[in-house]
Amino acid sequence: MTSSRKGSGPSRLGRLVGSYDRPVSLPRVRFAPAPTGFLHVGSARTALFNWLFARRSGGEMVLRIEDTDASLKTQAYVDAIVEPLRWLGLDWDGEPVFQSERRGLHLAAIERLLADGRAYFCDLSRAEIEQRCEEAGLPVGYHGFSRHRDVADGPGVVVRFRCDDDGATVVNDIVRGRVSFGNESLEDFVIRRGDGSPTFHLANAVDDCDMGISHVIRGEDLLNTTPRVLLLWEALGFGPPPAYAHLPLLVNAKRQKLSKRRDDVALDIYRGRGYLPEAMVNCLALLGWGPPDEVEIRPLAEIVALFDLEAVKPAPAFFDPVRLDHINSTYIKALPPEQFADAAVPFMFQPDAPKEDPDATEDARVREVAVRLAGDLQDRIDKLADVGGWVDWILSGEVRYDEKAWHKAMVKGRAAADVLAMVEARLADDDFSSAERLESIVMGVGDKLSERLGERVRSQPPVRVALTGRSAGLPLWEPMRLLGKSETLSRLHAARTRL
RNA sequence: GCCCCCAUCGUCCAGCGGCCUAGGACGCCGGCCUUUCACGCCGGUAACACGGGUUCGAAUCCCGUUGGGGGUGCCA
Repeated sequence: MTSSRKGSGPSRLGRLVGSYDRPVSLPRVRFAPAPTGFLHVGSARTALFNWLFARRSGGEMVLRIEDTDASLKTQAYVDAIVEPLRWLGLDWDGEPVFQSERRGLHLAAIERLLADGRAYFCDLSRAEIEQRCEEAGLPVGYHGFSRHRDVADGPGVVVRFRCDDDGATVVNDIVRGRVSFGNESLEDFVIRRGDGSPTFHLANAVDDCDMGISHVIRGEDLLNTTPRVLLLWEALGFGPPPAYAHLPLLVNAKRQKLSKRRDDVALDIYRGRGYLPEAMVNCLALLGWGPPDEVEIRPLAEIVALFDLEAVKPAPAFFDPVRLDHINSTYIKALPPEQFADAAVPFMFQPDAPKEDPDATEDARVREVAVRLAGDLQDRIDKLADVGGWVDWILSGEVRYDEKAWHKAMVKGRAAADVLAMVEARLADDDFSSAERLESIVMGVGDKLSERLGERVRSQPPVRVALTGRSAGLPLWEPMRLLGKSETLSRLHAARTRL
């Protein structure tokens, strides 16, 4: 790995020196998202790999917001990045850096390229470029039309970088090896927009140099643009460029890049469904990388210790929700009851709509249910949003019968009326202080009736349907205590009258 | 169109020339446990895209084909 650059002095920017003086011996990486209103799972994975690499190597990770496009600049957009990163537990060194605030540096670099003849002005619109292509019989593209037109600077005039027409630009990629681009396929790209703002390629080169970035770890979709940055880097005399590592794309089941339109890409969606951040991180770490010992679900600290950028696989990785469920369920099972309750309570009022600010008494009741049923619930759910479906009958104060379940247990089932009557009578004498005793009372009724009728009578199904409305669910006994004696008896009675 | 990347079970990852009759995990199927549903445990299913080389020997190296994906903006 071409890791430690031998930069001479803290900055190779010369008169563009910024504020990031530091020795370059330890790696320094950056996570550089564009603020788009939410954090994409792919971006989260990129952030994670940068973070893992930095933590593993003892280096630093900085957060740089790529907001050269003025429309991307709002506090809400920044929060939409920072907040999910915090949720995941990914921290960064120093304060976030805003590219928009470093404009002076970028413009100075543009001036220098202009002065050195490495860049020039162009006033051609998209339509004019297309027209010239057509007239010259050239394929669509720019083809350096304004190189010798001596366009003067002015409103709406852009600055383009003059690319070499021959030779090749090579990216030595840590995960892909040597990737070569023929320069003839590179066009003179825009480095300053018509409104005077620098574009991201330019800002990228300048900021990576100025901030002392040693490794650029990002998505494969940016591999094609790397030659541009490398060319700028060289033209600006920045010395040896950072090492690059282009991570495999995250794709959907149809093997397409995850997209906002088709797929659930916002990290917040997963948080809202009750995926634990630790599970999310663990899952993300396994996309494109795997630990050498094949133990996949493990604490972050171990992942940090084992992480190796050079072991990242180049093939695209399917972000599989089923796998996420499995990992999440494993993390949920491992939670101590109290912690499980903390995490689950917000999801118990309404599935898919965690309640922000529950009323205090209701909250205490819900929390008690969560704590006392923790183990049984943890075994049954993949994500916290699923919890409501198991306990709603305890919390809602009413039963909604599933007619199929009713029919099976009450109509087709043997001696349902007798079961309900006997259970109700025997329960009336109990104080509901022991779940085990409740179990033996209910089961005892079944045994008794089996003996009396000379055939197997199951007492649990009618009781379960009477209490929960459904044919399957949690073990009944602790929930019965939670439901309380009077509610239990009244539901049994209600079912009996409905027969 | 042009440029670039990728290619081991359905999926994620192991394999970096002989230890591979290809390993693990998820999923799926079957069994055990269980007077519900689950959890857990045991077992099974299933892959080196194709064709040429190189080599004593290739899933592993090279070339080609096919297939998939990405890029091709005054977005990043």
